[in-house]
Amino acid sequence: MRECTRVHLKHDAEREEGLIRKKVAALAGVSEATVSRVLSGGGAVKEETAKRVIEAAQQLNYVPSALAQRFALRKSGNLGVILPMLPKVNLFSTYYFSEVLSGIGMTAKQRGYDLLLLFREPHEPRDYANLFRTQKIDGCVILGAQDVPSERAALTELQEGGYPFCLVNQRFEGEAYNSVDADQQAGSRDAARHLLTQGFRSICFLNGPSVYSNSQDRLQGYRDALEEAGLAFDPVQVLTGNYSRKSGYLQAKAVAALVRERKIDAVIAANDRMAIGLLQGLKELGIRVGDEVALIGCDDSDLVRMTDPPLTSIRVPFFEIGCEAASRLLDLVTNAEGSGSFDVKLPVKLIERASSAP
Amino acid sequence: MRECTRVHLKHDAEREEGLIRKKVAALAGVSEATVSRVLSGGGAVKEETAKRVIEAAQQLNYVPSALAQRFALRKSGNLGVILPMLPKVNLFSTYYFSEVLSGIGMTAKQRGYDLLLLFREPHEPRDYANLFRTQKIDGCVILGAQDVPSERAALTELQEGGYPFCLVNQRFEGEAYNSVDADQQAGSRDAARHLLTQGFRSICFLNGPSVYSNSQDRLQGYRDALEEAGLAFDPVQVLTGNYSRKSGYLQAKAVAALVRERKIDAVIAANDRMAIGLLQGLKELGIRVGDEVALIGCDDSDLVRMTDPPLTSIRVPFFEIGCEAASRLLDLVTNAEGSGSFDVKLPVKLIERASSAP
DNA sequence: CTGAAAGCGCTAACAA
DNA sequence: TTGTTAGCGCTTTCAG
Repeated sequence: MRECTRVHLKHDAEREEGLIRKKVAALAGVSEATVSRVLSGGGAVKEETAKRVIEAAQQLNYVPSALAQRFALRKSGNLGVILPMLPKVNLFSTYYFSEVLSGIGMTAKQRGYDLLLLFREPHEPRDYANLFRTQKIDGCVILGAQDVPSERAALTELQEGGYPFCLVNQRFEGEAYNSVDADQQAGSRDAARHLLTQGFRSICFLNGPSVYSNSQDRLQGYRDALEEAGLAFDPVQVLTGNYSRKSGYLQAKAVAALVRERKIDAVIAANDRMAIGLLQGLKELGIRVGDEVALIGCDDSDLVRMTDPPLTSIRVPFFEIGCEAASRLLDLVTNAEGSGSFDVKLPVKLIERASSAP
Repeated sequence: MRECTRVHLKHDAEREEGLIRKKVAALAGVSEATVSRVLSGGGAVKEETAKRVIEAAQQLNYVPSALAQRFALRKSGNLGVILPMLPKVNLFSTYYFSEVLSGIGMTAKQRGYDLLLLFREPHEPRDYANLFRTQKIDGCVILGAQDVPSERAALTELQEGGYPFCLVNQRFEGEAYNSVDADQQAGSRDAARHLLTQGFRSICFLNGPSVYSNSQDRLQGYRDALEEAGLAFDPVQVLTGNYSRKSGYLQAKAVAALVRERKIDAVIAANDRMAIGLLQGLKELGIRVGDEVALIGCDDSDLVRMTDPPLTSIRVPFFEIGCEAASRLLDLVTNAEGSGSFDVKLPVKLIERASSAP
């Protein structure tokens, strides 16, 4: 036994787990059950005893295996977050995901849950229910869901299995799924109202794909504002991109033409990335945003402070959305009192900058 | 027993796990052990038998519990990713994290590991080793590590415990930790060389905090290039920010002064965000970037295509860094042949744009 | 090739 | 308040 002990540390650690627990019990002069009671704060234990156990554990550097605990409790202790693989196809902004994810992560952590990140490849089958069956997660929040048949099928399976989940930023017509969202409709309505107040009369709307319900919501808000103002809705004024900067850039020609023909004097884009692409395109075509044409983005991401002119945008509380989604979902998972199905809409706020000045 | 069955689904599912396994065994006419052998691809089983088991499982919609499997195998099956809480203090770019994380996620997935996201609050104690002791993870990659005592202590503990981990984008002087990084030194050296080639003679370097080793590396690359060109290193030409846009913005006054005094004719910033802040600040002070002064950023994030003028920047293969880190780490975790400690440096590439035109 | 049985580390009755 | 004991669902010897 004079060999190097250092190299063996890992190996020892592996088999020690079972033994070290016994040692702790012995050192504290109690049974293993009591060790468990103390360390997981369960049953009633004499304070005196508890102290001895804690000291023994500390001394032997023992921590219970979360894996074994969770197995015994038949709970994974994990909150799953399903999200599309980001890179390359960068339609969603990293800003959006970072914020929502941080909110979820912070909340989960506060409530003692771990975060399991589940990337979904674009054309992979969406087998969400299996994540529950295999006991990898106790609940999940789904980001970037789309209204397509395979998604609906996967969600139906979750719902029928009674597996707790929460949609973020997406709604499915005809289904009452738990969800947390920003009030996108109010957002673009406010944006349009703001433009009308500033004296603009013909507003173009650059929307995203309709598989995302929020695209539809934003369009509706825009139409609401027009209607309020007694203005006719003109389909010619609605363009569509795919939420990428490039898709905004590509619409610049069409927008420029409308501007030159005096058909429009302002544009609302369904997200900042498209707004920025459009801004660049228009600049190249010699059209001055904030002067010849007003422009409003959506998300109020960090990007909008970096453009010239800075973009008016609709601030969406992504971090808070993440917090809310995780919080409600965990209420459900833990069966907290007052928990139940939910459909939260968080308010948005128009942040005015130079791009929409009169 | 005529009550609604729907409500009971979840509850049933909970207690069914143990039973359904038996049913599968019965239906296939084998023992539970054989079910296990088939479904986890372990021992040798007659093809005929295997088929029956698989069919039975399918029919009864049975999937083994990953939780129980992992418990039995004493492996969590999780790859941990430790990263600082992003929002609010947005020093790191979301771009960086998204890319690296995606690379890690994709690789982990391919190799059958799940991703456990571990947010570290700014001033929380860094107890990385406990993540292993509690069997939450089998290995971990650490993003945004800093060279401060508490971090060094936490890493030392990992190393001595024989717990597999990998640093990304950070190196600790005097320690041979596993790490994957970009060749930042070559990057800023190339940037400086490029500027010198273009005819610029006095280059200012806007660096980040030195708790990040890559700040030091970048500075060194810059100095190397100056030395090569027989130019003296002048400390006055080195400014420091904290990698945020704002910190770049705040240096604009100092830079403008240097430009006006003809002390410098070009700037290299240690990341894009600071470069963009600086660009905005200089613009406000009436200094034209790409004309009166050249500017180069670092990261080649999606931001640099959105500025005017577009920024020359150093492209860093973040996604690949994530892949490489996860891959090497998992080799270690699974004891793959040829695995061992590593210190990978991935090449970077200067992408020229208008901001550094002669 | 397959079955029986022990055990992974922890929790939770049930007794004492 | 504590100890004893029986599982949790799966893997893995060891026989057959």
